Amino acid sequence: MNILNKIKNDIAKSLNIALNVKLVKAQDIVYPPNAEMGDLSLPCFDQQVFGDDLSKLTAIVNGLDFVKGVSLAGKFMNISLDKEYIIKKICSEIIKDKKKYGRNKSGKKKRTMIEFTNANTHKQYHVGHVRNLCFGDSITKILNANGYKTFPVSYINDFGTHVAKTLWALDEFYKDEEIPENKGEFLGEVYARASKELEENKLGKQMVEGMMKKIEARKGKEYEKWQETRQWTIEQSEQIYRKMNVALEHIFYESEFIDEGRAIVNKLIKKRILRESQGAVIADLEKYDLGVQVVLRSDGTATYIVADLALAQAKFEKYKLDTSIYITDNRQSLHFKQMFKILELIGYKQKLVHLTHDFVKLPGGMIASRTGNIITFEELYQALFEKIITETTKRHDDWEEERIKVVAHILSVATIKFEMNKIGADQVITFDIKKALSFQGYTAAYLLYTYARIKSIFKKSGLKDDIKKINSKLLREAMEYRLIFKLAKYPEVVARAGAEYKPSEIARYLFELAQNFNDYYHQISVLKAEEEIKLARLGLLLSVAQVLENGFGLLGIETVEEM
RNA sequence: GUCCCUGUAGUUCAGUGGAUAGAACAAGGGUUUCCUAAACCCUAGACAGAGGUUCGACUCCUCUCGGGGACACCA
Repeated sequence: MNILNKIKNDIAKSLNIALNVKLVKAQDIVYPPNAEMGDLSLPCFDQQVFGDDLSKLTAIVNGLDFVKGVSLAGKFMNISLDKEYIIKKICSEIIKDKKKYGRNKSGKKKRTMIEFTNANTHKQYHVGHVRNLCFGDSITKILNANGYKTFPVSYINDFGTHVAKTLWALDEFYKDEEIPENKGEFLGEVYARASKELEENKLGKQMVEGMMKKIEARKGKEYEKWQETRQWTIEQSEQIYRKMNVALEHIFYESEFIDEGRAIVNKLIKKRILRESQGAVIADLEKYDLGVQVVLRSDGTATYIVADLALAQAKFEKYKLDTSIYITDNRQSLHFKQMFKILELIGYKQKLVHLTHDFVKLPGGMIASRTGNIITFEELYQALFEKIITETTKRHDDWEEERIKVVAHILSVATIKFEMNKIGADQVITFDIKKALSFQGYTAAYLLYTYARIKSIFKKSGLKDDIKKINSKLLREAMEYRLIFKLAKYPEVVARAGAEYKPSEIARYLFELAQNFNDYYHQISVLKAEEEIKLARLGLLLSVAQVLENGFGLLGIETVEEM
């Protein structure tokens, strides 16, 4: 049970009883701007509810056993809690719950599928895709921490025109070339070249069209080449997921759903949900202010919504979902509104959510394969990895190469994930690799460094980190209380991050917690304190480390003991 | 033209309708006989504009201006 929540509920409840109303809500209770004012604050401006004389109310709150003092500042009722009580409660809860601290059950095990990292085959996997991957992975973990049964999946478009374009260019320009080791990466380059070459090439476009038809017919050498090259990118994405430590429940492919999709389209035409128009088949959603969605082009080929409908149906049936979440960049907002409307018209009742995030830009402008303004996942990872090797070697010249590499890998992945999730989803990320390589300030390195510091103190203390009990009376420093109060807020941060789908809340909280700790670290000595106090402080450190670790988990970040 | 997102220090970002708008980076100055200086401390600096709702607005509403995106055969 979340202690701060319980306290807020108790305060609200006691006031409601006294006022004989039900108007005071736990959510109304806020945190004062600075610590001298108290721990909690209730604004009492509403005369209808609180009346003019607040002194009776302060007396009531003051009577609660976890309250130490209540004061009025204008119409704000500022409440100071019994510090010893809070310290005892919070630390013992963290030490008892460990990895479970901060989790809640509000999701009621609802079956929730999160679809993300929908990169196409045959294309480059660049930092834009990386944002989607990191965001989706974190959303999955956050929802899981809020009690949802989560199914992270990916849906790959392996069957569009981009494939034919790539195969065309492969044949046209790379016929005699040896294929490099990283075939997936190579294929991405081929696709980039194809888009560029095809801009002005009419004959080429015709050839591509012809190839697409053959692939769709699923026979001939084009189809075989499709199978072969498709596998190249699939292997590459698997490698990326492994490196990034992202686990998916399942990967769906468009080619598996296109036939069923066409069958659904035929049914929907009969049901008049779809209709023919100007030679194409469309969903006319004008009366819902959602415009028109082309479903089958006038040449009979399917747009991507066709397979999407079949996929939605398969998801609902096979996984018995309560909620289906799609994560893409924000350009697709309209498309998903249209698709959700069609699914609703068909009669599906599942909750459908489209989460969007904005783009990743580079300092030189938009990411575009055509202009070569692009950073691929591999380039990003390698740049980080090498820089961290250098930095780590500088600090630990006695470490074995292998040990340095392990740390560099964890830090590289952590940096990527943190950079992608520390900014709100509806902000454009201008990804500056120089800044990402600086490791100062609001960075994953700062957070992991804080964690490593705590671990280092433990190591030097000679104690194992299995402290069972903390003598809370010995934690009397103001900074200690501040740290613990910050720890107490963690569960509500998890809840908010889940309700609002905001990994950035977690990132920010962790940074603030780390700042609080580093401040404490510089002012208060742990190991030099007298024995009893030392033990209590080690217990506090253990709690801080645990919350950091739990929060890292929600961002998909692993820890290092030393760095 | 319609719709969606967005505008906060030099830069990149925070800010469930609450009190004195917070950080980080960059800039300048300081802290290592002291648990890892990938750290800490100090200095300077901002709500695009105008109305409205409210006891109270960076936050909600309207308009103007600026940036990004989507709107029938690209996904």
